[in-house]
Amino acid sequence: MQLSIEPNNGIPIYEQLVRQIKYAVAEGILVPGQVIPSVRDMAKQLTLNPNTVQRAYFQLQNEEVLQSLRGRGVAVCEGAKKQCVADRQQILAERLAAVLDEAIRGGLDEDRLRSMFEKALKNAIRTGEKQS
Amino acid sequence: MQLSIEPNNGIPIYEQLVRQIKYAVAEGILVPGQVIPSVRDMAKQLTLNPNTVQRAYFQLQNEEVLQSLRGRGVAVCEGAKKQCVADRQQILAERLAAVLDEAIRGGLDEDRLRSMFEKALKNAIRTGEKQS
DNA sequence: ATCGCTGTATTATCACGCTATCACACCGAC
DNA sequence: GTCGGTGTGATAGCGTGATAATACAGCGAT
Repeated sequence: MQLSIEPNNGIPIYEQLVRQIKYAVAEGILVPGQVIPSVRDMAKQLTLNPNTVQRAYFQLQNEEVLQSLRGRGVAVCEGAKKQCVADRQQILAERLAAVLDEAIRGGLDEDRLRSMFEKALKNAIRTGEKQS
Repeated sequence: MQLSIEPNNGIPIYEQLVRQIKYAVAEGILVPGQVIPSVRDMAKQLTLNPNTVQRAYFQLQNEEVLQSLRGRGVAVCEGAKKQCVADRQQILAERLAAVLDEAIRGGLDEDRLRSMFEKALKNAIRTGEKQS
């Protein structure tokens, strides 16, 4: 389980954590019942403050993705995978829509956008494969 | 000249202003030499604080997109259009790349992304045409 | 029971984006 | 010169994301 956090990205760190854990559950990298790294471990791995991690875990508990086992750790909820797949789809669709809206309003035409998309997509796939 | 500012977007308001003014110059909506709305007028139009607008104008002066005519207003620099076209391209390409990177790392496959893109693109074009 | 791990809560501090005022300096029109 | 518009600068306050340090409570192994 490897998460990539980028500070000063506009997106709060705890929010990035929430998303990436959801993605991991959606992908099956984290399976229901599995105990994930503790607040302190995760904070140490990512060189974050434990409070920031705790905030992400707390939000994921509210959304019934994680459940806390006091004294033992935090585990993935049973029915979480379906919900996480849906969440991932919605989050990314919204982000994509926001960029395209800005581009269209900024005056870029459809063809130019399509070309940019293909180029960026290939690049993303390439770098994504390098990591794995 | 109609700008759409969205607070709580993650992107600072003054940064949104900078971008949209660049887009307007790139599109030819604002032409070199033209005097744009004053700090106070722009703030009133967008219901922002004059300081926030001034911050955006200040940054655009540093990037040689705007020049201030003290006592008279702020005008678009002569050579600004070419620069703004390039900036627009780069800004949007980066944002697009960021979304696609997150999507690929999150586990979405190429075809699904392409489908999301087409859907979001049509939607953006539709709402974009409604506005104009 | 004790120890070490866990989650949880509290408080303080800092940085930053934004707002709200106010004051000052410059330019053009009258 | 005066007045009204302009850009510019300074100060204070608020909300929030993030850090730091500390304390408390539950669970399991010993």
